[in-house]
Formats: sequence, structure tokens, C-alpha cells
Amino acid sequence: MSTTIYDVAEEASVSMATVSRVVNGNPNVKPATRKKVLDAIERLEYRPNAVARGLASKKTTTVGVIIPDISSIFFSELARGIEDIATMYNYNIILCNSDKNKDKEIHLLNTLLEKQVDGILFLGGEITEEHAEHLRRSSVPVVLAATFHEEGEFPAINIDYAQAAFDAVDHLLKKDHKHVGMLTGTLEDPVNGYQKFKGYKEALENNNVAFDESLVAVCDYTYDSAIESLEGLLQSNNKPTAIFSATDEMALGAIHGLQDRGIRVPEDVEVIGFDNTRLATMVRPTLTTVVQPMYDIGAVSMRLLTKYMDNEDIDEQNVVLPHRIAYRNTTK
Amino acid sequence: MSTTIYDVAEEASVSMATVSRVVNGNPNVKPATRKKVLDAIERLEYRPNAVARGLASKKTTTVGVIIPDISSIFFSELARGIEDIATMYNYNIILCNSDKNKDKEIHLLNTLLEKQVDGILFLGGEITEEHAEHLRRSSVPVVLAATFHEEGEFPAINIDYAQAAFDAVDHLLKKDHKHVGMLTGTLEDPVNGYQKFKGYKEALENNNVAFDESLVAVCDYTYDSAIESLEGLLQSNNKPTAIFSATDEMALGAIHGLQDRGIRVPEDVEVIGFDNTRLATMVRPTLTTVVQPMYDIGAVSMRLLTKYMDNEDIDEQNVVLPHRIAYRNTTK
DNA sequence: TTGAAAGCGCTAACAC
DNA sequence: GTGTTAGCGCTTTCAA
Repeated sequence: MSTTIYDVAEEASVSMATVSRVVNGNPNVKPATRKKVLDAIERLEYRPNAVARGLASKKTTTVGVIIPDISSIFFSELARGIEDIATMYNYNIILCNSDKNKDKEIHLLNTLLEKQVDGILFLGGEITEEHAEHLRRSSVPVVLAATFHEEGEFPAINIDYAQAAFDAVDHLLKKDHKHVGMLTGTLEDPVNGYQKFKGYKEALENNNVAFDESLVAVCDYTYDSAIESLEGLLQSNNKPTAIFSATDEMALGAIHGLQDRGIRVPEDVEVIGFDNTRLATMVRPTLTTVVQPMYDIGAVSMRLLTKYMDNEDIDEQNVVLPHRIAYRNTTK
Repeated sequence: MSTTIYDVAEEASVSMATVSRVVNGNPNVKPATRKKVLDAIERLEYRPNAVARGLASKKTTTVGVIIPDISSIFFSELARGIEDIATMYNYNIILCNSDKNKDKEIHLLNTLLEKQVDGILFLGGEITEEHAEHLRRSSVPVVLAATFHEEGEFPAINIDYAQAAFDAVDHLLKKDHKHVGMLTGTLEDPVNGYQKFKGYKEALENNNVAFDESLVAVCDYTYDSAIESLEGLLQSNNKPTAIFSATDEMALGAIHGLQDRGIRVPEDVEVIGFDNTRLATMVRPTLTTVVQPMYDIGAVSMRLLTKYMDNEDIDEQNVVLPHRIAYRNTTK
């Protein structure tokens, strides 16, 4: 079997309590005995059993992360931010894909709780009342990232999506575009759907431009769906001369869809994306897009979670990170 | 405190052993008592403690995944394949970024072992002799994915990178290109560097084309580095009329770098990438590239790991998945 | 500064 | 079918 704390104690001729103390950096150990123990550990290649430790101490130094889809260019960047900060604070991460599926999300929540994680990060999905009920019952802190609960009941890290969308569309409108199209996710999606759409509409109102339903296309976030939906927009009586897309990937779809039809970007149609994923500079023309600090959202949410786990003071449980627009070449 | 198996036993007026039996689906329980227990569990909202269970059973149903960088479009796709199969077999995943850094990798290996994972998936990094020593000492099975050990000592899932590179370059050469450039990763990288470069050289030899050092540029896998390195290739006395890139992202860099200089793709220069990431169809012209089944590599490696963990028979510890070339519009 | 001993919540013999 | 009991490897009082 693998060597235990008892073996080390015996090898060093001390009690297991003393071994435990040196392993845990407890200062109440005479340097000489500390050395004895350290040597024994080395000789025996002792490696503490984190499961036993977790059972005894009720801390696993592991946090659960529920993420819609790790293969998404957006969420994987978030995940990286999370993992970096987790490492910094000595936590490991159990990563689970939810596909934004409610049942899966709730199931995962329970699985993670069974595994005794010290905290949970919930990313991206819609927070329904059913979610809220489960989250409330959680025995460990939960923080949301890139999503939020209507009532602001749970700590959450986001940008102001509606305002960001407003800014982008407003920019277009101020340049005298009369017909600005929008590519959106499903409106049930609080972030990529509802909030951004809301910003779009508000910008229209604010600029006294009538809302035209035929100018908004609901897509499923994929590049291909954007190309397809474009057909609809182009059919509108109010053919768009500018398009705001809820994600970069769909913006690329729009750009290429336009180009494939011989429509020039930005000369004939200007395009603004959202997220500033690495894709944005990997297209020609390079994409003007709303910059959302993805890595930071992950990092900040993990940091906030550590505060909850360590019972530190929380100054603000709902943090709104800044956004801006990166002007590149899909706009004039 | 949270409710334990004792509470349930009391509530149901049975012994804890019986509760354990129903929780674990042991058939030796009378239906009537099973129901009693199930009811008690429901009433008390009992949730088994996986840590205690792990300590007692020596199984955590958790596997460790050491991955170079989860935010990479390539590895995140692999990770998705891993997670899906893990879920299917009821495992969770502890995800750790290594940045292909040897010390980090070895440190992570130890951390995961401390956490008593049931198995480990090691992705992408170089396997030095030092790695091998640590891997050999692992108390749980380890499988490699998208990397391998020279001696084939450890189970590994890959495609034949050298052959794949050969195929791509050979295709170019057969079309009478005399000067085929290559964008490669560092040659220490067994996969993206050495193997692909080897395939490149072999294709040259096979077609009786002299190797010209000025035609290969070592990049750091980024889009930008590819754009930069392009300058060097274009300076060569044997200006390339075709370019083979070790990754799609660098291929995009090359394409845009060429286009920015007014060089047309594929008319003036043909380009072939590697991986067939989602980027490949998100560029114009769409990218001809070597198709590597990323998701499958993840899925198959996780499946193989489950076999090791469950002591199933292994037919082949070194699996080589098929590759092919997707011909699109960066080649004529 | 060190040791003894009581759990942590569960599984897995073993007995009945 | 069901209960008893001895660990799993560690942390954490409490004494000394």
C-alpha cells in the first residue's frame, strides 16, 4: 500500500500528530524534530492523502465549475481565468459541461456538492426560479459568472450587457444608419439574448429609429446559423446597412455571408460583434467588436469565490466589469 | 450539520449498512425496507458524502486531466471529448493547465495523485525521461493524448502526425510546387514540431526536392507569430508558392499576412493548415487543412483510461486515429 | 513542544 | 436480508 502518516511517524520516531503538524506547517514543532520528520517524508516518498484530509478537515481545496461548453472559444477563455486564480489560491477545479441544460445544471450542482467542493462557480446559463431554489440550499458559496439572477440574490460577475449593446448600436445609429440589423441568441438567454436585445432596442428608441422586427434574426450562436439568418435580414424592406451581432462568431458568419453575396464590409454594410474573442483579429477585415474581459470575468469570479470560502469581507457581491468597443475595420 | 447515513438509518429504523446498501444499489435488500430507506433519504434530503466514500472505498470517481491550455481552440475541443465520455462513465474531471511547462506538469501530477484521482490523462506536452520516471511511479493508470513517449511505454492516443504532414506536403509537391514553405512550432515539441517537420522533410525527399532551411519558420503557434515569420519566408531566394502550417491558427496568420501584402491565396500561394479547428471554415478563402479528430482523441483516450481503471482487457495501448485532408479553397 | 485518542462519513467484511 | 464493527488516513482537541 502507499505510505501513510503512520509510516512516517514510525520512521521519524514521533507521533502522527507531529507529522501532521509539520505537513501542515504548524509552527509548534522544534526545528530538530521538524527536520527528522521532513527527512522521513523524503525517504518514504510520503504523499498526504487529500481525501482523508478532506474528510477530517471538511475542506477539499476543490471548487466546482459548471460551464455551458468548454469547447466554446468564449467560455474556454473564462475557464482559463478561473483556473489561473484557483491555482494561485491553491484550489483545484472540477470542470463540468452543462450545455445550458437546466436538468444537467441541477444534477451537476448536486454531484459537486456530494463531492464536497468548497465552492461553486456557475457560468452562463439562465437562472430560473428552480435554479435559485437549489442554489439557495447549497451548503457552500456559489458565484455566478457571465450570467445573473434577476433579483441579484446571488453574487455575480458580469459586464453591463444591455449598456454594451446600446453603445455599439448607438455608435452605428449616430453614423446615420437608418436600418441596423441584429443577430441575437434566443431571447430566453438572459445575456446573449435578452440583455443585448434590450440594449439594441433602447438605442433605437434613443435615436428615434423605429423598431423593425424583420431586422432582427434569432440564431443559435453558430457561424453557420448567422450566415443563414442573413438571408432573412437581406430580404427586409429596410435592408440593413449595418449589423450588430451578439457574438463574434456570428459576426464572422455575417461578414462572410455578406462578402459571399458581393456585399462589401464595411463599405456597404458595417458590422459590430461582441466579446472580442481571438477571432476578432483573425478575420479580414478585422472585426470591430464590444470588448468583454472574458479572462477577467473568470478570474474575478474565482477571486470572489475564494473570499466567500475564506469568510473574507465582501465589498460588493455584484460586480460589473467595464466594457468598451474596439474599433477595427468592419466599421468605417 | 448536514445529514449523514446515520441520520437516515435512524429515520428509517434500519442500520447504516442497509442504508449504504440501498444507496449503492445492492440487490440484497427487501423491497419494503428499500422503500423505507428511500423515503427517509428523501425526507432528510440526504446526499452521500463522496469524500467519506472515497476514503472508505479507495475510489473517487474522479480523473485528473493535465492540459497545456484550456483556452486553446484545439485543446478545449479535446477536453470536451474527454468530459463527455467521463460523464458517460460517471467520472468527474479535475482540469489543470500546464502550459507545457515541465515543472508544472510534474507538480500537477503529484497534486492529482494526492487528491486520489482514479486515473490521469496527460495531454500535449513533451514526455521527457523525467516525465517518464514520474509517470512510472504513478499509483493509478495514466494515458497520454495528443502526445507520446518515444519508447511507446505509456498508452497514448494520437494520429500519425508525420504521415499527416507528409500527405499534406506531398499533395503540394505533386502539384509541381518547387518551393514549399513550412510554419512549425518549436522542434522540441514532439507533435507540432518534430513529427510534422519530419513529415515535411520526408515529403521533400520523396519528391526529390532539395530542403531549404530558409523556407521553414519556427513560430510560437500564435496567429501573430505566423504573420511575422512570413516576412522571412518571403525573403527567401526560393520564394514559396505553397505553405504548410503546423496549425490552423498559424495558417490563418499566413493567409492574412499574404493577403495584406497583395499576394493572392490560392492563386499565388497555396496554403494547407493542420487540425481542422472551427477556424478552418471561418476564413475566406476557407482553409484546406489536415483533419485531426480532436474530439475523438479526447473521447478515445478517456475511454481507454476507463478500461485501465476498471481492469478491462486492453487490445491496443497505442491507438493511432485516422487523419485525412479536407480540401477547401486555400488550395487550387 | 509533543502525544493520545476521538472522530470525519462511509464501505466492506463478517456474523446472524 | 440485515446488523455489527473495523477500518480508510487524516485533523484536531485535550493532556501532559
